[in-house]
Amino acid sequence: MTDYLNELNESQRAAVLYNDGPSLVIAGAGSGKTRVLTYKIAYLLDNGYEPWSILALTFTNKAAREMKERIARRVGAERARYLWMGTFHSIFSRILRTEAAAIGFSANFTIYDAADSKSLIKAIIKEMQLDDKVYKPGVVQSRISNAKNHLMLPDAYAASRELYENDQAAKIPAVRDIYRRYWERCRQSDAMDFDDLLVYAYILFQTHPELCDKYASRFRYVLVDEYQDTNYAQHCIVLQLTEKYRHVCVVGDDAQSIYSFRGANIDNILKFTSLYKDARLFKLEQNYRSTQTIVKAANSLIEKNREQIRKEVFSENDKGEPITVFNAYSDVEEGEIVANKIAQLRTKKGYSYDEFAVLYRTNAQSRIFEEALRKRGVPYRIYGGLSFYQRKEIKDVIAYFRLAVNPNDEEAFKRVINYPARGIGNTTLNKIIDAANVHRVSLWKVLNEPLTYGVSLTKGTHTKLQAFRDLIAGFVEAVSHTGAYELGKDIVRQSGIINDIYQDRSPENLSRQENIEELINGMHDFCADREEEGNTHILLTDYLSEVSLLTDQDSEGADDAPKVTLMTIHSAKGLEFKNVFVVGLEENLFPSPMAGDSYKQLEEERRLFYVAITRAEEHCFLSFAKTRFKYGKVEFSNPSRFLKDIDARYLNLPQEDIVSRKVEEGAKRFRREMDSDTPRYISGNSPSMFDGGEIPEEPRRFVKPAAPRVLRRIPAAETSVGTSASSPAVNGVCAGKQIEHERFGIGEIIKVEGSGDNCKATVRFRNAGEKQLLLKFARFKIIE
DNA sequence: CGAGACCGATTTTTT
DNA sequence: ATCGGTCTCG
Repeated sequence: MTDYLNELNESQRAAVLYNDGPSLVIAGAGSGKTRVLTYKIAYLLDNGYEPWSILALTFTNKAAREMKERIARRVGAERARYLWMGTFHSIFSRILRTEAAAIGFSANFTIYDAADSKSLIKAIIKEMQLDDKVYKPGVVQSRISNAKNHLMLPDAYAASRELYENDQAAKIPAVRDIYRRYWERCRQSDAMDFDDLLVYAYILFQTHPELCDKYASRFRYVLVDEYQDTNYAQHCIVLQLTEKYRHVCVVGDDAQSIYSFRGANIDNILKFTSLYKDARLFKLEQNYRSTQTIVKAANSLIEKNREQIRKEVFSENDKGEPITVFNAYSDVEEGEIVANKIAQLRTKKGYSYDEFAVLYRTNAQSRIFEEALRKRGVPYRIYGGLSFYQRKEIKDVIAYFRLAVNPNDEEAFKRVINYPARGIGNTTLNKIIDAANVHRVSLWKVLNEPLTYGVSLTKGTHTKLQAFRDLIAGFVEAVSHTGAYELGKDIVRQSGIINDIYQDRSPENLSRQENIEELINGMHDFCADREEEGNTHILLTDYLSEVSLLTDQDSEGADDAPKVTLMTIHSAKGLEFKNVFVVGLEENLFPSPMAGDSYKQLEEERRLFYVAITRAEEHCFLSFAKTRFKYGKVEFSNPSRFLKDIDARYLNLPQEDIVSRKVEEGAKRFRREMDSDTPRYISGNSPSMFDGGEIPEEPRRFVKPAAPRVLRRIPAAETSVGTSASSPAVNGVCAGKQIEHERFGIGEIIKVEGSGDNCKATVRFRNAGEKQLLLKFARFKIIE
């Protein structure tokens, strides 16, 4: 039963076995942190804990999913399925929906993303007749966000002398008023932003001790991963849930704290043991991931930071090769060097493409590498950047969905009231907004009874508004009984979006259309997944509540062909690759100029660099370019100060004479490029997602960012939903059979239970773990 | 009210 | 360079 404990080293095992009280696990890079967490949960399950009594909070949805799969492999899918595992945001949004009434929200509240929140703040600044050059929406937003991360509500903000003086010094004393209005407006809209999900969770537990107790006793054990990246609010919530029963385990590495810009507070982890006096501390210091050279180089770098918990990360792996530093003349050359090196390592050492990653500080850097790799014919995959859900056409469609579920949603309302154009302009919209503000109600309420709220309209405008109202009212009515997928299709059609996009057949519109189709297909999958698991009646509400917290990292394809990974260092956290290229090591880029001279922020940049290097298992390469295209101009730059922070013993530095020769060569080439009539990346022969152009021959998969794709596209509706009789799969299903599922791939049936429509099969898939499928809905074929 | 032209600011990382 | 916002004219 507990043989798996032998797969752990001594400190890992100690961390897994200690469960009598609070514990803190400091896990150095590559020290098997995830392993400890999964084994610990498996151990708890084996020792009397029911799955639904364990809460595990992770940093990303993806991390949660993967951990769940790993646990499922040990304890079986049925049990793993009931674990509470997810990000703070997704877990507490779920709880908040259940308990919404207690804090004056409806269960269907909208979640505003960063763009919604910024746009609302901007609108408020305007309404208050403040100058948005002085009150920059982004700045105001981050002040508000900061306040929320510290659980400072509008009253507390207004009462805080320190904050007020701070705002005054920045010449923006009205922030507290904006904050108050913003707070109210979100409530009127039945909406929460990302930070609110935490704030309201805290408020809920604070103001309703009985509910706090309900969840504190339900979650008999709470585990938190990546604790170094939690903020004060998250920390307080963990405290609320665990201070009574004290079964809590937090895991993290202070050296990898890289999200302070988002309010993460490294003190949470540094001070954990003083908060929980009886907490046991475990340190995992043996790195199993990287070569000794890489570990030592990373250590020599992080030593330059002052604030940290002392630890001795070491490796018993091979010594490995020194870290090679490349010096490129231009950003383009940097791309070529990297692409060449990848191609070369692959042929000479037999690596596969998915054993390479290119990591950069900013998303903007990705284009160069895309081009270089494409030119070499190296397949790659970009993560991050514009996400699928941030695309205009997708946001438009989602805005309709949001209105259908919650018509009080102000941001969605403003977005679509005149899209597609229906002759309702700003004048009218402003009248509605003014009236709504005066009466402190939502825009939707005003729209329903304009006269009651004193909005005078011409006959024509009135008619148009009515039509819009009726359209939305129809969707609202349908929400409770029409399935998400069906309704989604209806909305796209009836709202006129499809027509609008059909109007002209420009390449941009074509791709928009594809994206919308993709979204609808994604909804189909969403519904199908749940139906296969035995849930029927999947409503738009269910879909939306999940989608608003998704990032496209979560919807990556079960795609197949090995590819080089391109991503920011931030999104590489928690991942590992045989070969890692950390690029753009230049002043004014990495460390980011935004860090300025602040030593705290510089330390965070250094930790970021540390994270980057420690992703590498076998080879790590660093590179910088002397010139770089920025804001449409060429800029000169110097190597990053961080290069000097690594002990030179572990580096393979570029030879100076080679450097100068390269500079000469590069300079010539560079001039040629600039003079030539065939611009390279200047006028966008780059088929990047930014110019949206049609690229005839290139496969589109290089162009499009991750979409919530389907492995095999379902022709449309009819395929599977509710066709139990005709499902070819039902006959001949029994344990031991191999099947091929449309999306999960190949797997073996472990057992079959139930009969008729309720007949379920448990299947262990090669790549997707164990799943339970409701045969009525499952789409697979038997392959012996 | 809507379409088109012009101007200006913007680029760190993301749940 | 690109996006978004604002202003103007029809």
